[in-house]
Amino acid sequence: MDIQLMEKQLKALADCNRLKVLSCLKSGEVCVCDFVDVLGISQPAVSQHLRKLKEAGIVTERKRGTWKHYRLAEGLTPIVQTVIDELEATVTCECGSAEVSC
Amino acid sequence: MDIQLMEKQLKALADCNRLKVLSCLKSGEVCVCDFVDVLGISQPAVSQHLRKLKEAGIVTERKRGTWKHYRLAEGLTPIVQTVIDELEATVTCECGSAEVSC
DNA sequence: CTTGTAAATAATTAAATGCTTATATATTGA
DNA sequence: TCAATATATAAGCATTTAATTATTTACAAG
Repeated sequence: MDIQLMEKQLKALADCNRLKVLSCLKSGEVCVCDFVDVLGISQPAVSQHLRKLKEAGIVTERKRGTWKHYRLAEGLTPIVQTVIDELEATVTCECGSAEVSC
Repeated sequence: MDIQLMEKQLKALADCNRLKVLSCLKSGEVCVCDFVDVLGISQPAVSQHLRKLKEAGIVTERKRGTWKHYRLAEGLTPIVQTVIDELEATVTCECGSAEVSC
């Protein structure tokens, strides 16, 4: 595996908020606006995190009217897949009572 | 797996020079001074990279006279182990002709 | 004890990162 | 067409990171 790509993916993974994003995505597609509530950061911040994940080939987007849904990409690399496997689904995504303890 | 530890390990992994270090360590123990040559950075910079890897539980050290040898830690987490498995041994460590193309 | 060598630590600096607010783009619906 | 909503982009700022040089610590040999 190319060391450059590896570094890029690892940098994309090495952030608590982005790990929470991936944790949410384990259960399926999630809308951008939902992440704003779960992570407790601004909408632009969420957007930037998602872009970083997208550029690393970890997530893909699907436009659905005004909304945009993100999901895990197909054919993830072993490294990314392992990280996702290790992530617990502790951060529930569609409610405000999520235990966001990062 | 704890998301905090996961983030810490991923941050430790998400650097090209540290990935090269791990690539070297695949073949066994390596002395600090060898890394200086391979990576082409200063000795203190190497020392700081190794400390970061050590604090993340990825490497251990062994004092051998004036020298210090580093090796991969025992019982690596699945994430770290996967990264190491994916690393090719392209960076040979004990010579100056290594293809360090990062 | 003194000298030389290996490694770690300290201090500094430049670049990268992650957040914010403000603005732009795009789509929906009256 | 116009207003409202969802998302992305731009600009600015504080923090973190990774490098450097200088210094300190630890050990080995004379």
